[in-house]
Amino acid sequence: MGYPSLPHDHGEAFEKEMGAMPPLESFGTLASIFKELGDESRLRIFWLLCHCEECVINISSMVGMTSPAVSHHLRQLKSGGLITGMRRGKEVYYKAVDTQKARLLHSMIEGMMEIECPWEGPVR
Amino acid sequence: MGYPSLPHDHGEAFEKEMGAMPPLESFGTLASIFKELGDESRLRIFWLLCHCEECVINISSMVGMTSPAVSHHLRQLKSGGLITGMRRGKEVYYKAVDTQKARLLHSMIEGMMEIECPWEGPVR
DNA sequence: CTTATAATTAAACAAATGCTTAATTGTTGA
DNA sequence: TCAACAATTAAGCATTTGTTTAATTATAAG
Repeated sequence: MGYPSLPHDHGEAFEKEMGAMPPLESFGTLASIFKELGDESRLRIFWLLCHCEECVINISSMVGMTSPAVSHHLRQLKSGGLITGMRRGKEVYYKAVDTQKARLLHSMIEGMMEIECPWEGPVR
Repeated sequence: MGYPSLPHDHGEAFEKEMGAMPPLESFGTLASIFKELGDESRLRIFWLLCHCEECVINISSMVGMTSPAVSHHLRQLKSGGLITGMRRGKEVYYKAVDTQKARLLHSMIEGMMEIECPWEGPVR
């Protein structure tokens, strides 16, 4: 009771089946987090910055992109709260932040790599 | 040796810092997985189908979208290997598949909800 | 102050994405 | 076989997105 009835009743109570649905807002928040990593270039950059701290030019070199393009992605990752940048001299060094969110995403990436990407890792 | 040298040498050896980078292909694979969940509507639908099995009309009703729109997302989630659909009579019932990949994504969603979405859950 | 290098910002554009409406296919029951 | 309902597909469109090139800002060194 209190629940909107569905067009079709297949016998199962809505709330019993799945509990309450999180609010729309939560899905929006989460989707935008996944969207951050839903781009190959940005995912590589984030992965990179989980493993080292580097300046824009070196990042550009590592991922084979122009620095404006990299800068663009860095800004998104930064505003998404996944990385930070600090200027030292002429260069700005970026690295992943150390938060629950960033750690969870990183471990998620590594875990999914193991499951979905048949790659043996660096030569031993 | 054997490594492309970076434009700037900041003293740290490339390989020591971060190990070998997974191949580009792996990042592409992973990015497309994250892209699946990088849309609010699709994320809701996937979450829903992790918690119950439903026909298209009911899904449409639950997420407040037209059935063509839902069908569109269902096809993507299906081709992404996250859900399956089976026809029973006039209806096609969809639910999340039971694979490592889908389970990891689901637990990731729930974990991230806890961290990032200040919501107390269903009334007890 | 001037020059060189690093990084960001802006403008422009092609490509991809998600939704709408309309048409089509599939299934059931009269 | 026909009518009703469920689902998918197709076409069209507006929006978003990622990249490029060019211009601008920031810092260090001569």
